[in-house]
Amino acid sequence: MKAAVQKTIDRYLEDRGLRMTRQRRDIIEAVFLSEEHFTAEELMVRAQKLNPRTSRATVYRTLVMLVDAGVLGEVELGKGQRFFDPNFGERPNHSHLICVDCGTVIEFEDSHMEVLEDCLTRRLGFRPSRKSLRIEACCEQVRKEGICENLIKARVGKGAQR
Amino acid sequence: MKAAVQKTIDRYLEDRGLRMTRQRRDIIEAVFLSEEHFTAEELMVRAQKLNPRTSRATVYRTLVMLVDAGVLGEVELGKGQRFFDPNFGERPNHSHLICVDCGTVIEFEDSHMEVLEDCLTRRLGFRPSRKSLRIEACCEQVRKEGICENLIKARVGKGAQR
DNA sequence: GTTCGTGCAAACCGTTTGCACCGAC
DNA sequence: GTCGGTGCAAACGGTTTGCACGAAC
Repeated sequence: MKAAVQKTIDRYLEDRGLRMTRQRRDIIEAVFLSEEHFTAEELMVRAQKLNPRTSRATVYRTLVMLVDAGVLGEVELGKGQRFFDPNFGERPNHSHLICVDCGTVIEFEDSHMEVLEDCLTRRLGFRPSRKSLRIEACCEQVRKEGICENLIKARVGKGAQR
Repeated sequence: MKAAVQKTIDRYLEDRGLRMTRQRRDIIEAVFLSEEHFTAEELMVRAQKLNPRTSRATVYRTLVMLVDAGVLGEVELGKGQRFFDPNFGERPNHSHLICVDCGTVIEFEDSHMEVLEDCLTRRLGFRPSRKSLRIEACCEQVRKEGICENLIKARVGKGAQR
């Protein structure tokens, strides 16, 4: 985990008179173990490897806290599940491109997109805020071959949904 | 309802050997009564005015069908609820701007946005697909006055959530 | 008459919450 | 010792599903 993130969290807790507990430490560690997006359930599994007594409730409560502290992003990927994005703290303006077929998520930053977003938003009488931008698309491989590894994985994993 | 939509639906049913029932007719009528976004629950209320025996299950099943037929759009507005967009059939490329504070949703179309989206998507090796674009922002009124009518309505409606 | 559709209620699934105990400060 | 945190299990809310009955075709 980056030192800046650690510092932000410490500050957040201190400002509010909250405590750094064993469980929070473990869950936070699990959050920043990788740069991948994850669901609450996935985080639970990871956190329970660090501390088997971690409860679902604490995981959810810690996620709310981290999002509120601004070190963790929420991404709407559809399909009824919330995903969390540990790269948010460092690159709060990145966008997501999502394959509608295989679910692959690509993060990208583009200055043109940002400028345009800013213009549009202001033109419509709004102030740009959380800039969570989401494009659904279809990856080349699925397009050409009708299948890709992620799609295979998805099907094996949860029984050919989508 | 536009004739084109009607036609698409008829075609969809016929191609699959499905039937046009009283309930489907009523629910579809309710869907296109206004141009506003709505939730499944809101649609249920409207549909039940047309036919008090309408069941929740049929509403959900009909929604799935209409989205599949391409005459109805799904919008992720966050907050754990799915919204449906009856304007999707006529303007499949419009985007949504959402006020993070009051929940106001503005639909807009912008050719620059589309071009950029197209470029970005291709550059990343994807083929643009459902183009559901979503920007979270904050409306001027909330910005200046800290409140707007929509925010008041939202608070009255469901008890100051958000 | 066959097959698809419907209504009901129960199941589902991700998430939140009330409560009694626990532990950081 | 105090007060915030935790774990558990139950509640929640939106959505889906199994099943027997009903109705298009």
